[in-house]
Amino acid sequence: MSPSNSTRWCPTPEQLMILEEMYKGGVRTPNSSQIQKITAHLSLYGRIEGKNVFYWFQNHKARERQKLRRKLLMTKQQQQQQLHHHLHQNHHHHHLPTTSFLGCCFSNHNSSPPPPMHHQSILNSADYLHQGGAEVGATRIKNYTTWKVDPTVENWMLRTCSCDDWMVMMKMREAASHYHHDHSFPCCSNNNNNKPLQTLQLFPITTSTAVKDQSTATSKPTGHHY
Amino acid sequence: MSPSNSTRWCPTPEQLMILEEMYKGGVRTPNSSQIQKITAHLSLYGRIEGKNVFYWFQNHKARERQKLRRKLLMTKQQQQQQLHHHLHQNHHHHHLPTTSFLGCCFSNHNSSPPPPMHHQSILNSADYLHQGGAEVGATRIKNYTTWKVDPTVENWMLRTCSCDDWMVMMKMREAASHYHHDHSFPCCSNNNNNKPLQTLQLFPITTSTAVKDQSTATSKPTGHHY
DNA sequence: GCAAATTAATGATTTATTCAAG
DNA sequence: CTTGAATAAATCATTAATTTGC
Repeated sequence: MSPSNSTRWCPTPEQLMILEEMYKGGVRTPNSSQIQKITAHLSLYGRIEGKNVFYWFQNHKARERQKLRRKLLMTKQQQQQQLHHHLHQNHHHHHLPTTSFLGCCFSNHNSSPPPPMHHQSILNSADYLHQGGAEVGATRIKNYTTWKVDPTVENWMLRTCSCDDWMVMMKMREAASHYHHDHSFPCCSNNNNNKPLQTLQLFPITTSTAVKDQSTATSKPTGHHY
Repeated sequence: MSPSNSTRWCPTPEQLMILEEMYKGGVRTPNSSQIQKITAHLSLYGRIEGKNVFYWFQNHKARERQKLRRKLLMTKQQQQQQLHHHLHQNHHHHHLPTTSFLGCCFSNHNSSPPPPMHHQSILNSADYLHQGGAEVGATRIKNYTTWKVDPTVENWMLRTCSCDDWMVMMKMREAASHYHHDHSFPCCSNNNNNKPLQTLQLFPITTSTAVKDQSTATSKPTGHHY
């Protein structure tokens, strides 16, 4: 599978190494600026996009936390087992290895040891992994440019939105899939100002989104079953 | 509260009405193209951005689901209570209002009745609410009110701006504010020419990262119900 | 009537869970 | 099995409703 054909990012070893170093160094939830820089840097080693970086940290953080929890749980069970065994066999009570178990849990974080915490709080709080303190406050997104309104869209919406809901939606779905290249709304043809409509792409457009009947066809093969 | 001072979007009644109509009509997870159009339309009635639309559907969907679950739970409890009462009082067996309970649950969806399902599956599956947009929204970088691209950013953009790059996510937080103070990635500093800022390219078409044609991804339902 | 105080809604983020590609 | 990608759930934070005391 050539990387260019690949549907998803395949981190190169260099990229991975750098990312892991960053993680070890404390990076957890890079902001956009950081993501930009990271992406730029990593792209020296192979194709990569901002979202890959974003996802990587998201996933890595979550999975480290998960591993940690499992380890803690296991250790707890071991402790209980030991305790059980201890009581059953009438062995002498010996000190349970609370420190070593901590050490084991944080073996991945050798370069940035966590702040001292009680075991309990570590178990219940994933927070020590979270370095968001620095960006806690005052991170507000505002004042973006306004989008120019495509009059054709306006007409379309005006027309369809006043109708009966269900009908509207059928139309909308139908429309959405075609709208891009489409001319399915003759009412839209009165758009004759040639001002280039500059709509920024906020959301990714997959060329094949094939917005089929959305009630029946989830765009993901399986949808989620709860 | 002047909207311009407001830190968060305050939907106007018109905007809200339209959004709710769409929801009633079946829109759940609009894709990027849909969001763009919705946003464009709604911006006729007040300031609004794509992310607002995205968030609105996200939240609304979740909270409707929540309400639904609560109602179902309540009804279940009622049923059990009734059953209990019934058994205790030796009343005649009467038909439990399974249909009315369904009707109650979907009273909000009067114009778009859900597809026929068994009660059980409704209870266990939020899926009928889920129409499976596979796309995630993104926000834009702060402070580029004219949408001129900072050269350094531009560099990044040019390299990485494939179709879903904007997935750099709603995470886009205090991007620009810290940007100029950070030099941790010297690879980014090579662009210090004062070339006039260029406008971002809209709707970049790339095939490399295009989501694989969903119609070909025919993996059948996994049957993983939980 | 009218603000201060409290509560309810809801916009925005973060975290957990899930799916499926490789 | 690992992990990129995506969605849903949980949570945080701000705004609107509303209550309350005067």
